[in-house]
Amino acid sequence: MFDNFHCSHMFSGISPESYSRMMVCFNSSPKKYSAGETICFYEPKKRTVAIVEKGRAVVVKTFYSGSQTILEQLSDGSIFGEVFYFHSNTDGISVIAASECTVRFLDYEHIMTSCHNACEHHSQLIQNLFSIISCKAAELSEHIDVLSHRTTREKLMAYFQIQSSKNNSGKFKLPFSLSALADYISVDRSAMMREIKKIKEEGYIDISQREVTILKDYIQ
Amino acid sequence: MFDNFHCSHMFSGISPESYSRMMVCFNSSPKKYSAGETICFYEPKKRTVAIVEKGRAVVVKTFYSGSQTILEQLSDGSIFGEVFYFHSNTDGISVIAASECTVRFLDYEHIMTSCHNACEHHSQLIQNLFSIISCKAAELSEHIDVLSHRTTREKLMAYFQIQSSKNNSGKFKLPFSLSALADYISVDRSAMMREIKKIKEEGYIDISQREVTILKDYIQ
DNA sequence: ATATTACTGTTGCATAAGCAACAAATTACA
DNA sequence: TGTAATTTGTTGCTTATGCAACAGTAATAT
Repeated sequence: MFDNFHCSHMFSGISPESYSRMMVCFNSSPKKYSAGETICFYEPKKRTVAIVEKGRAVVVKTFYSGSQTILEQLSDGSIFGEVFYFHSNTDGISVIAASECTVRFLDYEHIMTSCHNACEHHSQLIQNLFSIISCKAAELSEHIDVLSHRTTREKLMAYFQIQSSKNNSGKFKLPFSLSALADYISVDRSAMMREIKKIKEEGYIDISQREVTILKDYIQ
Repeated sequence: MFDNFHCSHMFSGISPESYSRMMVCFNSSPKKYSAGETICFYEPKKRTVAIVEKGRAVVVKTFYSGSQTILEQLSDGSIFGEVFYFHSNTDGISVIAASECTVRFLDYEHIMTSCHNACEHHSQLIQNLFSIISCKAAELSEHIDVLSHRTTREKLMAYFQIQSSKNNSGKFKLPFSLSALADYISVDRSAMMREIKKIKEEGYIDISQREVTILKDYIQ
C-alpha cells in the first residue's frame, strides 16, 4: 500500500513496524467493506482521517436530483476525510467502496496531539499530513491558474504547459478524457473541440485522442 | 497582535507567557524593517514561517517587465512564508515592508518536530498552522467554485451568494473594487459592468459602488 | 487647492463561445 | 462477440464577451 500517492505519502519515512505500533496507539483496527457499500458520509464538523489500506473507493457528491459526480478516486494507500475536503458544505458527500476494501479510521485530534506512547514517528506523520494538504492546495492553485485565463485557447495552452512541465517533455498523455478536460477548464466541450482544431491548424500543438505534443511556444 | 487574522490564528490558545518561552526555544528574535525595505525573497526550497508582529507589509510578485502585483496584504499578526504560497514558481516573489515593522522568523522544521523543551503548547501551534493552511485551501476552493461557472452572470451571482452567506445577510459590502472583482472572476471589466447593469434591471440585485443587496434568488 | 491617479460607467464592433443536435469512433461490459 | 454506453468530432445559429476607447467621478497625493 505504500505507493500510488498523488502527492506525498501519509506514512513515508515510517517503517511498517512503527506503523503497526502506531495503529495500536491510535486504537484503530481495519474495517472491511464490500463493493458498493457506503463507507461513510462526510459530516460538517467531523475530522476523521481515513486510509484505504486495500481496494478501491470513490468520494461522490449526490445532488438532490439524484445525479452523482465523482470527486475523487481512491485506491490502495489513499487517504480521505473532511480535513482534505475544503468546502464548508458537506451535504451529499459520501465515500463508497468500488471494490472490496479495507479502511482504517484515525482520530484527527490524536494525530495532532503528540502522544506519550512509543510513537517515535509521530512528528513524521504530522509532517506528511502537512505535505498532503499543501499538495492539495497546490493543485487547487494550479486549477485557478488555468481557470483565470479569459479565452478557451489560453486555458488550454496554460493547461498543456503545466502538463508538459510536469512530464518534463513537450509530449504527454492527458490524465483524463477530453470531455473531462472541458469540465476542468470550465468551457463548453464543443467549443473546446473547435478551439483545439484551430490550435492544431495553426501548428501550436498536435493532439489525437489523449496524446498531446507541443510544437511551438504559445506566448501570452 | 492577536487579532486581525483572516482565517485562524497562529498563536490562538497559546498564552503570551507560553509564546515568549516558545520564542526562546525557537531561538527567534524579532527583526525590524523600515517602510519600503525588502524583508525577504521567496526561495524554492526554503521553508521559513514568518510572523509580522507589528506593522504592515505586502507580498508582491515582480514581473520581468518590472510591473508588480500585490499577492497578499500583511498586518499585525499575519504570517507568511513559502509554506503558505502554493506555487512551485517563487520567481520574483518578495515581501516588502509597507510601514515600519517587526518580523519574526521561525524554522519550519522546528515547528514540525516536537521539541524536548518546555513548549507545552507546541502541538497547539501545529494545529493552528494546520487550520491556517486548510483555510487558505478553502479560499482557493471557493475561488474555483466561482471561476468554474461559464458565464459572467453565473460567476457574479455565485460570488455574491458566497459573500451573502458569509455575512449572513442579503446586504453586504464588496471587500474590494469592482475592477478587482472583474479580475477575481476573470472577466473583462466592461463586460462585467454591462452584465451587472442587466442583473440590476432584471431585479436580481441592487448595487451601487460597493454596496450589494440580493433581491431575489438566482436559480442555477 | 490643484494635479494626478485610480475607479466607475458606457458604447460599438467583431468574434469567441454557449447551446443543441447529430454521426462516427472508441471503450466498456455482459 | 455483440451491444450499450461513452467519448470524440463536427456544424449552424445566436448571443455573450473581449477589446478599445471615452467621459465622468472618486480618491489620493503634492
